[in-house]
Amino acid sequence: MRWNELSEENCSMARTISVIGDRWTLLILRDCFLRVRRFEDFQERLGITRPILANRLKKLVDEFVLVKVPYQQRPRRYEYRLTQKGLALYPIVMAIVHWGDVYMAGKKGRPLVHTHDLCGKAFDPMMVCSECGEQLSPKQVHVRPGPSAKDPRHLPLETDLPGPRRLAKEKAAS
Amino acid sequence: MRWNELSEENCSMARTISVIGDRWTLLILRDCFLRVRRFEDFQERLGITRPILANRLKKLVDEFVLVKVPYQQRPRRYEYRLTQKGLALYPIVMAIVHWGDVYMAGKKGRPLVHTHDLCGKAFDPMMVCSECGEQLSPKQVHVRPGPSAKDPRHLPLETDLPGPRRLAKEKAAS
DNA sequence: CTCTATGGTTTGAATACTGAACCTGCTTGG
DNA sequence: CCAAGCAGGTTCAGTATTCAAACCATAGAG
Repeated sequence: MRWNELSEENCSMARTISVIGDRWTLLILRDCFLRVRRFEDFQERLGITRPILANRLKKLVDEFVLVKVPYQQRPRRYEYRLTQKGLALYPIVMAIVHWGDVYMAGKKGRPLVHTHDLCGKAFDPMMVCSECGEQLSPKQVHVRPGPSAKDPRHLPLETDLPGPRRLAKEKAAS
Repeated sequence: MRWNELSEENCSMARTISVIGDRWTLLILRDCFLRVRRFEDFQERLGITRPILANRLKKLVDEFVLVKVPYQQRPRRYEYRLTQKGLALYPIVMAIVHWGDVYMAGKKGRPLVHTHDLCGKAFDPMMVCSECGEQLSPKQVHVRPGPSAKDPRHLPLETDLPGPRRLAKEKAAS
């Protein structure tokens, strides 16, 4: 499967991955949330090569995750800013950072601590159910086909049904 | 920056990306949460080539995200299962799926709907503060160096301070 | 008229991925 | 006994991506 095919899969995860599912893009987004906005700054901070940076920024702009905003005329220069669609990636970024804090930090502890303005405390991000507010765990979530469901292979997060192969085997066995 | 250097950065996001920050790995993880466990099944469902699949599974096992469990002797065959560390990737997976549901779904709506066992309702995942339970937004989160902080370039998610370059400019201007 | 700043593009060499075929260990059927 | 099949890989040649370094374009400053 190639990148362009990925974006056409009827799976939200595959489609998201077609936009942000590459090493450099994720690092660029980290810096965007850090208020980095200019080509030269991304380049220096990330140690990314210039052609790749140009390519990834263009893709993100094409996908409406970033916008190019001119910040001066003559010579015309642009900076890259997160759109609403881009800002909505925040939970993904926070989830990635948090997993790294918990599972990839060295003995000395995490590189940084987050504090929440509303309560003033150091916190961890937590994923909860929008309806009841309880913390989500993979075993307590089931999935059913949505309005555009088609290919049953791509129903992710099914937790109680055996996978397709095991089903077939069990059928054969009985 | 190469993959191996990535994992040595003192940034939780970079370290996480060194483990899961590639297209195929993310798709493999999607299928893991779907209870897919065998080489042949991954290969067929994902349309990934066999050498790459073998390579990615090995990496995930080396990182303790998956374990190889024998499910039969003679011939010895293994399946791949999520470890605790792997299961903890659930919020990342859910955040990615949800963003795709909201921003990448076609006109016909999302491919699937999640229901939560505890409350029985269809829900969306929501990221909240572990301390006060309020929904997190990038503007309300600040960051300070943690126990192992070193390189100020990699403090992500700083929202009120201008980036390093703008700081330098303003200093020069004043 | 040259130097610097910013935001790129071009170019070969190195690296990674793809597709197809092949290998291993074992079971099953004839 | 031999052939075929299954599961889980590995090998190999060709193609696509990425890297590093250099170059280009626009414009202001000295």
